[in-house]
Amino acid sequence: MKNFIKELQWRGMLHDSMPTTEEHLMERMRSAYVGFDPTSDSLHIGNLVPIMLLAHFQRCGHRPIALVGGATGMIGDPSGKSSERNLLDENTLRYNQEAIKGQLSHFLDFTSDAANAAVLVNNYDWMKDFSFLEFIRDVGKHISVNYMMAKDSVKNRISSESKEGMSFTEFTYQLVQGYDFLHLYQNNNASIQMGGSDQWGNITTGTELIRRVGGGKGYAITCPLITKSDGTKFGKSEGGNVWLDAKRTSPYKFYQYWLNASDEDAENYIKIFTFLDKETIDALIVEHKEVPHLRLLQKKIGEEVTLLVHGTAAYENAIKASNILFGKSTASDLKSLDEQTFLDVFDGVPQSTVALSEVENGLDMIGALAAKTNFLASNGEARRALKENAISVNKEKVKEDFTISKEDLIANKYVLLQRGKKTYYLLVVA
RNA sequence: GGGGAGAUACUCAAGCGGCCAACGAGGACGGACUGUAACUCCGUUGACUACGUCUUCGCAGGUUCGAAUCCUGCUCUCCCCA
Repeated sequence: MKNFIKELQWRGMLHDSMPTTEEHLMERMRSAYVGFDPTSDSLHIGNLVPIMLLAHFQRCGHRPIALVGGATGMIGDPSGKSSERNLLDENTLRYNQEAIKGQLSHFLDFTSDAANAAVLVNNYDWMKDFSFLEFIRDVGKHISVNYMMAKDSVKNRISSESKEGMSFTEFTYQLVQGYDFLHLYQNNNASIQMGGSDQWGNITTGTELIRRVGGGKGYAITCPLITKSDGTKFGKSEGGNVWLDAKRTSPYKFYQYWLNASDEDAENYIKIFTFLDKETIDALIVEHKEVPHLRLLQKKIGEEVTLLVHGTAAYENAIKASNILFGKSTASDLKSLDEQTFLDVFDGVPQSTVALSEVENGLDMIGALAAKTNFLASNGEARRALKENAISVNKEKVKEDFTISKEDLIANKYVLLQRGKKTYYLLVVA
């Protein structure tokens, strides 16, 4: 049995654990669970840390349980600043659950006959028929309000500095989540709950419940919340969340997110988000420090994570796209692409359609940038950008007097407009 | 309920009768540099049929040759005292 706690420690993924957790794990195969919020049909990279917790757990020979919070997701955890969440109808919930399971299966083995095959459960299944009276009688009486009020998540919301109050529903949250632990302890043999360090309070309510109801012992392991060296929130890009679903965040953008990590962050990320062993990682870090401009760490993280989440083909396309967008590509490189690859590369780039006749007559730059499209907000801005030498057509800088003609079409129907280095816009000619 | 202060562009914040499309800072965007980075430097940041014209300074009126600036009313915000 591989030492799970030690594994988390060197990876910087251990924030806190209850005493004797390590001994408990070394004894024999154990089951641990992590909760996921099913309010969307895709996980995002913020969920990646708990996923990796489970994945390492399984690789250490234990059995991971992924808990879909169908019931808890309806309530909203007060420890986040999020307000109350909307109720999901059951169809959506089931659909999301399957989608999440699909994504988790890239990391966890759900299908093998091994004793430690991963399991997916949904707390909606055992909460939906639990009546309010039964719940307050069988669960609520074991936990005192004093105990619940002492949690930071609650204290913060009740304190006078807090602008918002806290509804009874949200107050109940920790008890519902705590009951999950009790339920899994009794029915799925789960003795450990893992989660982000912000979950510590909720997890201990669960262990407390286990102790008081049947004298059992539950364990808790939390991981640190991922931070970024520049202080911005991990997992957000300009476009919002970075999702695991290729339809929401293209594999190219996904790869780019990792590639753009700072050196400092990359050293942490590679330990957290890849399965590479310590020797490999240490060697990479040393190598990276010698030639930082090559960004070996960022590339390796991007490779590992993208392969895991999106597969080989998507990874290779992401590399190809990156080279075209950031390498020294020229108009002829662009024109050599077949249409499908071109579209993959520029997937998600905003676009609009212009008539073929416009191009045949020669489309002036003001028209292409603003008047006929909405790439830039106004003609004035277009003029300004041109004056600033910021505009490229098919990767080549152009001046205000440039006109787009038929020769500039890629695959006979696209023109690539670009402002600065990173802002692209696709003109589709039809 | 009484008294006071204020509302200016993405944000903060000057301006207090013509020299105001409105100082300055931050942010954002662009250029040079670079590692698709950080730092630094430079530029842009209301619109347009663009050396000119038009629309902006909480909202609606008014005074004036002329108002972001003065007056009246309204809406909202903050502070102090009950």
